[in-house]
Amino acid sequence: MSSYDMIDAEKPRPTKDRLIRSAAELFRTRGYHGVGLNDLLAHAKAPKGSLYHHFPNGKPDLAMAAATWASDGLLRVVAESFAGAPSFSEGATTLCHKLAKLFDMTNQWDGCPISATLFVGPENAEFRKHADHLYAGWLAEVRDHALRFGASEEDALKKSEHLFILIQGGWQLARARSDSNVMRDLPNKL
Amino acid sequence: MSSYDMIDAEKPRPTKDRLIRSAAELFRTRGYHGVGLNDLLAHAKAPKGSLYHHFPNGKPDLAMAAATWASDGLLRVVAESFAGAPSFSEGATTLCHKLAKLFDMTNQWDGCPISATLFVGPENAEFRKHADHLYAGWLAEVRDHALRFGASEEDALKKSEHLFILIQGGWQLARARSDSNVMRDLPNKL
Amino acid sequence: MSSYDMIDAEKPRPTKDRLIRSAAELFRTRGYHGVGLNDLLAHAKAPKGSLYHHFPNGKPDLAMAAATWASDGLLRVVAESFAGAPSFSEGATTLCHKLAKLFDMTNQWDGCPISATLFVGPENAEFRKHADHLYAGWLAEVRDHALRFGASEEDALKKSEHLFILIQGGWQLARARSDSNVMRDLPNKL
Amino acid sequence: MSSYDMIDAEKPRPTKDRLIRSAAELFRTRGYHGVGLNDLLAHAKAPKGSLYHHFPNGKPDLAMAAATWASDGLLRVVAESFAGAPSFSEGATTLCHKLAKLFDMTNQWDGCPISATLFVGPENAEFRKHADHLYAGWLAEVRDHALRFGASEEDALKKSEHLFILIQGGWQLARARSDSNVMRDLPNKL
DNA sequence: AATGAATGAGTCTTCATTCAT
DNA sequence: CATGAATGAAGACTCATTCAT
Repeated sequence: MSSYDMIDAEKPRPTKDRLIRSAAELFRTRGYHGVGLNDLLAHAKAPKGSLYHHFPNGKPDLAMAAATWASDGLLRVVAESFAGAPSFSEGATTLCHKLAKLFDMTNQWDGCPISATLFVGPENAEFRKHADHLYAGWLAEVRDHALRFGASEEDALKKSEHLFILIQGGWQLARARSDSNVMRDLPNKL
Repeated sequence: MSSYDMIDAEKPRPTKDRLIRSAAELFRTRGYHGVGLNDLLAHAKAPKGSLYHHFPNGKPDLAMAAATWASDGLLRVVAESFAGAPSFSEGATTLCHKLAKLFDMTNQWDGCPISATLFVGPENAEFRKHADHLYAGWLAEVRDHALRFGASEEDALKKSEHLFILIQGGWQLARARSDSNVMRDLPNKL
Repeated sequence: MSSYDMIDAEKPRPTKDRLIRSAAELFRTRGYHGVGLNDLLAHAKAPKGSLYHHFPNGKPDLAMAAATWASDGLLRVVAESFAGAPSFSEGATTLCHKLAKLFDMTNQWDGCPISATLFVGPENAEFRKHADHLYAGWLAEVRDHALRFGASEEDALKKSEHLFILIQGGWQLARARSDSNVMRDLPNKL
Repeated sequence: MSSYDMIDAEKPRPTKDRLIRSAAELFRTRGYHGVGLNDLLAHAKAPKGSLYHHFPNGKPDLAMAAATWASDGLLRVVAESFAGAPSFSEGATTLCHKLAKLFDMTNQWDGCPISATLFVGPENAEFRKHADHLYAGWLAEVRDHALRFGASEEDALKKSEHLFILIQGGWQLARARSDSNVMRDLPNKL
């Protein structure tokens, strides 16, 4: 990658970005099929025709990009949580607390941005594959932190899966109850 | 007339029932907004006008009924799992295995019938309330089994929530991987 | 007509009557096509199936009956207005004032019950014929009063038509302005 | 480019215009609720999606536009009638004759395009306001001609209202009788 | 690179009517 | 006589997408 590319890559392409952010937010809230392109375009303040300029394959393309973007954000949260942590379990605790805050900042009802966007979409095999890929990225990130704290390869894997399951399940219960404390209580179950 | 017939004869409205079953199945697979009424009616082999005869408020009404029906089914699975179990943890294990089978019998991709139906629907407050109510029913059922096995009130509550979270999160990971063994492995995490 | 029939005819058949009254009122307000049978039945507090019991030909039948009923009411207003009048023009004045009151009692927006019911209905020839017939009845009634006050046959006819036109046109202007005084001012134009 | 072209070129949107014309014609004949959008679209030879492109608020929007368009046409007829007239009453006579012709050219059954479109529509306050506005425009146009012929302000107003009432009432009687001569006889009543 | 007009298959819902009881 | 369950055609409207510019 040349430095030109880097500069270019840093250059904000606001329309495309706004499209992705809006998509991520709306899909997370109402699901893939629950969001019309009109709503989306209006929310992103993007002109009608521009969607197909940036995403030639339309809505599915945008959904993939939105899920990826949301996943990147989550990976960053994971990284930050474990960054200064003295142990895996304290990193995990920080992560759950950060997610609790996130839960409160959104509508206390939004779903996991990946599953809401990709699980109920057109029963496209690509959607499933991509969701699996993104989840795998999350699991790998967490596993790496466990390894870093001295866990065995097998144990690290288990720990990452366990945390994944608790967070996904906890989020679901938090939604049903509109109560972010469910998230804060998760570390006790590890 | 046998007592079985009597029970069955109470309300044999097959059209309404077919509607509910089809709705539960399709919503679980593709989400509330992912299912068109045309698909639904065709799947249930019900004539177009029937829906609004049985569910005057249309799709939302039907979704509520479908979620309730699905929830009832799940409660039955819970009851069966704990029925002959010698301990809470063995009942929980049986439940996870039964759910793994269920996962394989469906598309290995379907979501939780309650959240898929009610969480991404029209951001109706009633939907949220009903989802909460159904989940509370599940939690209460499991808590009662824990109490039956001698757990304290507080402990029983915790156990039911823990199991709920594991099952919901595990199901999510199972979907992503199309692998029901995730469900079978859950009891180890209790 | 036997006395038995008379007794029988006086016996209130409430469902059918309520149906007719509701139809007259709703059609007058929203027009033939603007009123659904569901609204109608609900307004008349009549059970679903009873419409076709009393009016085998359904909505058109009911519309005809409603227009006739409304017309009968108007004829009665005409008769009352001219009953004690010392001259044709004073009778006409009373009539206009009575209609102004009627206008205020309804929504200040309702149309002529006959035209609202029959003019925009299905382009049924019968509807047109019936409307013509009802209007002819009104004109004849007014003409008779003119004759009674000594007008020539030709003059009486003209007077009735003139009054008809003023009332119909005045009503229209009154609707546009939501102002019943338009009606009260009509006699000055005779 | 001639000035004519310029005027025409300002907004040559033929689809939108066809939609408006068809709407005006069909609403006039069968009333707002009597016209389905399918009929309308077919009559205008416009594709289904076009309507909501040109009239984002759908049928009510289109009805407003159609009533305005029809009203503009009627104002033109008024202007033409009074244009070369030597007196108000001769202008009025010409107008009545022109309307009689119009009556014969349409179905001898059509209603006033404004009231048929706006009076029985959804009991929207906007509809009422717009109808009032359009009628006020007609009355003002006629009043101006009366003023031009030397009538006092008050007299001109009265004359315009009187003519309005006769035309509206006369049209109604003409419809009932399918006889345009009612219109031709109106000037005698001024 | 970017856009808004245009499109027809699709959405959910209501309609007037029939029918068995 | 009276009724409410049942029905499919039609209702208004939105959808994701294409296209010419």
